[in-house]
Amino acid sequence: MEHNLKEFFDKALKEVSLDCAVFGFHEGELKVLLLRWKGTDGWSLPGGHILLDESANDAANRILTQRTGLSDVYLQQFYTFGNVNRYVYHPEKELLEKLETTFGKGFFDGIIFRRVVSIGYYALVEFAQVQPTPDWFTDECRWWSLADVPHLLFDHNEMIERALKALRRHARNHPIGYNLLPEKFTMPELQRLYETILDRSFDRRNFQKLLMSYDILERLDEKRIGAANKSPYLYRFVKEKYDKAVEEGISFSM
Amino acid sequence: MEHNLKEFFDKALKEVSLDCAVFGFHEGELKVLLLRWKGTDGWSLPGGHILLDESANDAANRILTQRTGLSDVYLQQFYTFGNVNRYVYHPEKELLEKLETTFGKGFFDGIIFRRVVSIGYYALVEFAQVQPTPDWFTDECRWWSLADVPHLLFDHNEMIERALKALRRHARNHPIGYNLLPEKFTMPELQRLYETILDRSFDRRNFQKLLMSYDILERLDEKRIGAANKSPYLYRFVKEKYDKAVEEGISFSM
DNA sequence: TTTTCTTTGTGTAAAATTTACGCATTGAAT
DNA sequence: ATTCAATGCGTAAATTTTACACAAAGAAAA
Repeated sequence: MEHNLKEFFDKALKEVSLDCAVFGFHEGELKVLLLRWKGTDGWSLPGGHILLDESANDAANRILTQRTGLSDVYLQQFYTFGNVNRYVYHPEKELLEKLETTFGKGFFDGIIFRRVVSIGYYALVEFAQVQPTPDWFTDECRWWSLADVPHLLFDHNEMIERALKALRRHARNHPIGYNLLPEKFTMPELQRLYETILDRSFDRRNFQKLLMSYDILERLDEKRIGAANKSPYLYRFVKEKYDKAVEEGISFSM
Repeated sequence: MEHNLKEFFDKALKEVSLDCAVFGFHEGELKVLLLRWKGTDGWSLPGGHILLDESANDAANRILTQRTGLSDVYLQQFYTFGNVNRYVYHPEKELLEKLETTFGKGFFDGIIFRRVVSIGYYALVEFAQVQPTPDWFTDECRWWSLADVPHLLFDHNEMIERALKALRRHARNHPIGYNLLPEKFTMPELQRLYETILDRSFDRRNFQKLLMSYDILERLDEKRIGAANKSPYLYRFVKEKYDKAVEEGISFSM
């Protein structure tokens, strides 16, 4: 296994990596995809290195496809982390020992635990479509509710914080939802998404009025049945209009 | 001179660099600081490499201090450029030949013209305070009006575009001016700055009302004299309140 | 010295946007 | 059939944004 890694690194940039906060929406909560490093209980964001003949954005797409099974994921670069000790620092000595047990002593020296600048991306994905898949360094990949995210390796907690801020800023200036919701959804579901991301509540009547005023949604003749209340209509985004609104920006003024 | 460069590179990251769009405001126009490469008429943004024991932000500050003579420059990271050919590509073959004449054939191979990811920063500075200073590769450093910026080396035109977009976004969500104007300024001068950055005009009465509503400006008892018209009052930012407003954000709603 | 010209200082009304809020209806569960 | 919780729809009030005009100051010109 050491062989493959070396071979990969020969074709990749060593001083730059990228990490990605993958956000999904499930049961009214924002979730983020995390990886548990082999033989340890240390968690991190998915990430990886950029190949020599590959742009940073392509690398992010490649890595995201590997971790989720999805192609053409919605990706947004949000910040580049360039502190000196961001990658070298790891608070749990115990954890490093476990990693050394798994990978062999000194294995990471000069590969992982060196000075690396990391480009931060966030991704928005449809929760149900994701097939969480661990990578070479990890043996578990799964969703975490944002509120439950543990203390992560490296500077990845800070990364999530910044990614969230960037996502919130984005949601205030662009329509959001196409990448996070299934094709058909109800207005209350969309509202819940907005409330979760922006961390506040909205009047449902005003919310509906505002969202419909953007002219990006189409109400279908179907309703969601099953709950003990009036069945809500289903909606879907009109892709062309949605894309246009993403492009031009809208100000979510609630 | 080759010696110094090699010595420097031994202490620096080679696959990452940073470039900086330095903006100043003078005679009602936005200016950007550019460097002319030795022996050529090719211009680029100021930039440089990150030392091994230095964070990206510290490196940006160091480089900016070297180019402007200012310390503690207002700096904002806005995007990281990770395309494969962004640094290798240079449209003017002629230019490369001139560089080779100046620096020696093959001098740049493996130093400059290689795969490098560059972190983009923009800086806001007080025009009159800047002492434009060329670096090791260049023999001229001067201000350019944004409208006159020529075709630049590498992907630096795109960098300026993106920096401007980021600056505009910033100006719509935060107060601006403290870093671009002298300590004391008139309301029309501040308005001109906003109009230049946001590329539109404002009603001067509404502008004054809005800016004063932010409670970040103090009107002084002095006036600017000399022009053939009613002397306008001088204002200055109240630093603590300005900083608070930058921190919390305001929406410039005109 | 007077007049002219340009630019500044100030306030109010209209328009548009945002917020607040009530009642009838639906559909599952009791 | 009744109850209960959530949805669909519309209007009035509050706030924010926009539009707009006239008097005053100061240098320059007459």
